[in-house]
Amino acid sequence: MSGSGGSVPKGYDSSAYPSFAVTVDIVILTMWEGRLHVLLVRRGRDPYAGTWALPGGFKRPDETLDDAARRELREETGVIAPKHLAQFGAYGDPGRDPRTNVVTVAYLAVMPDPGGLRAGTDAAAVRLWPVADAVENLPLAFDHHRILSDAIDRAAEQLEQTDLATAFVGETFALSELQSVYEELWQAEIDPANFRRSLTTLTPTTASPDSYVTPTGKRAKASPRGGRPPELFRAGGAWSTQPPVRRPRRPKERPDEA
Amino acid sequence: MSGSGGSVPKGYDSSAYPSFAVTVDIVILTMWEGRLHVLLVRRGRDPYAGTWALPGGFKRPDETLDDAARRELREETGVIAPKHLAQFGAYGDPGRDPRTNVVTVAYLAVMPDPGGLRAGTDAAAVRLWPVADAVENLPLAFDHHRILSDAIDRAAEQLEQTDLATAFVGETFALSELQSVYEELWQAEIDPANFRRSLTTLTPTTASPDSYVTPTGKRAKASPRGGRPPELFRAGGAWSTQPPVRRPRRPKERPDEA
DNA sequence: CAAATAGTGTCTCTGAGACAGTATTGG
DNA sequence: CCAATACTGTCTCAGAGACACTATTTG
Repeated sequence: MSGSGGSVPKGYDSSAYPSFAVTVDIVILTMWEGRLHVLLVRRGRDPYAGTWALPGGFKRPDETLDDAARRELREETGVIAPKHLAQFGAYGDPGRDPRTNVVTVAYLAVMPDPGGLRAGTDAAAVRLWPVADAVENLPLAFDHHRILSDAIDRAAEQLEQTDLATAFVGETFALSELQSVYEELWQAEIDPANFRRSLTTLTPTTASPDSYVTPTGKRAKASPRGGRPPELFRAGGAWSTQPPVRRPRRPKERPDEA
Repeated sequence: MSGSGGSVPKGYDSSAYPSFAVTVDIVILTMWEGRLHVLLVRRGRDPYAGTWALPGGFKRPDETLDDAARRELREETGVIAPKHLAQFGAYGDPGRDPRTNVVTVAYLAVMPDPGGLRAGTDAAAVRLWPVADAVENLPLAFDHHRILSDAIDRAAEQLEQTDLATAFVGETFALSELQSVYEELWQAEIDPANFRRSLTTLTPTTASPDSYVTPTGKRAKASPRGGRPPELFRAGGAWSTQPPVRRPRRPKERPDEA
């Protein structure tokens, strides 16, 4: 405990503490064309200029971490109101940022399929990437690959415990849309009949004055490849007490071929 | 984006970033006399001198957050090897520390009933508090009350998903010890017969080459109030694939009295 | 018409919970 | 003996999964 206290704030006596920059980084997940996507930005300046990265930036002293996440989300991507935004981890390994000591607080954001923003517009500095590609093939700046992986793990967990699934869909939605959220994040197939039942019928254990989904009476248009048009539902209040779908415990058996 | 870059590190061009102190704070949970306890330290200096607080301290630039947590745990409490230590949140509200801008990263640590350390030795600056008391009655420094609450919530969640329960007990343990961990964290009673079955018998879904618990052949001494001496078990390898006990979904019904 | 998707009805069986009853200790 | 704790056996039933079948669209 040596070191003379230099320009430390008043009233603090000994052993100056080291100084860090604090950032927030945001993993924004959404469903696009039935697949899970993550929103990334291309960095315009060093370090890692030209590399894809999670949107984020420096926390300011007069704002909370949550506010910083909301602000950076808006400034860097134009996303105003994600349906879910929650912190899931902090990352502070030495050297994770070549500039200086940076500790980042990572956020998971979820939004429904965005109308304006589109994947594939390569000229833009912001685009959606399929998460499978982003995790397996794409080089990411800093330790953002690890942060992205952690975010996906966390999202998969939270599907079972919260109403997170409903954050991926719009105000009204077909049950098949919701089902694809679970299937993408859990990498598992779900029987549509059983999925429907678990959402539309309340059981003794999931007793609740409210329901998980309520029919709107309207129907979406059928898919271009035919099929019956699906009924549109709205999310109900039962999610807060008891999420309806539990993650399959038994992984799908692959039949042995002789 | 105004502001002249002042004394910023070399190679970084514009808009200096604000500086923070980064700390780690550790919520250490253990079972003591059948009840869940948290280890707190009494602060020796301002701010909050004399107030009970979570152990913790400043992160150094050359160590990871996990290393900082391990170091502070050792320096402040003498705990060398917790059976569980994992980060669960970051807290950075403006003004949470009156000295300066501090962002803290919170850790959950779990250890078996410590031999040396004892609750109730009031003269000491370190003691175990029953979590119920600490959450409801005890004034804590900074925002440590909120951090403690979050830690307990997280621990309760992780019981269902990981092998966290085994971190509360020693190398060998009676099943009733393990059961009390679940009952304390979930605030629910569990039928001992059903609890035993879920740990000692593997089912088709929990298929595993290994078991959850293996008998050691030894027995503990009976309690001072009588009772059959319990068999001692050792934790097996099946926890990593599929934790054995699921949190009750249906809260205990309180029978209506007419 | 066929293909594709939406939606209904029904069977099975795991495993969680309830609970009766036995075993072994201290007092 | 009784109280207390450990342990065994058995019944029931909710609910997850499998799956056959019907309904409504596009092409």
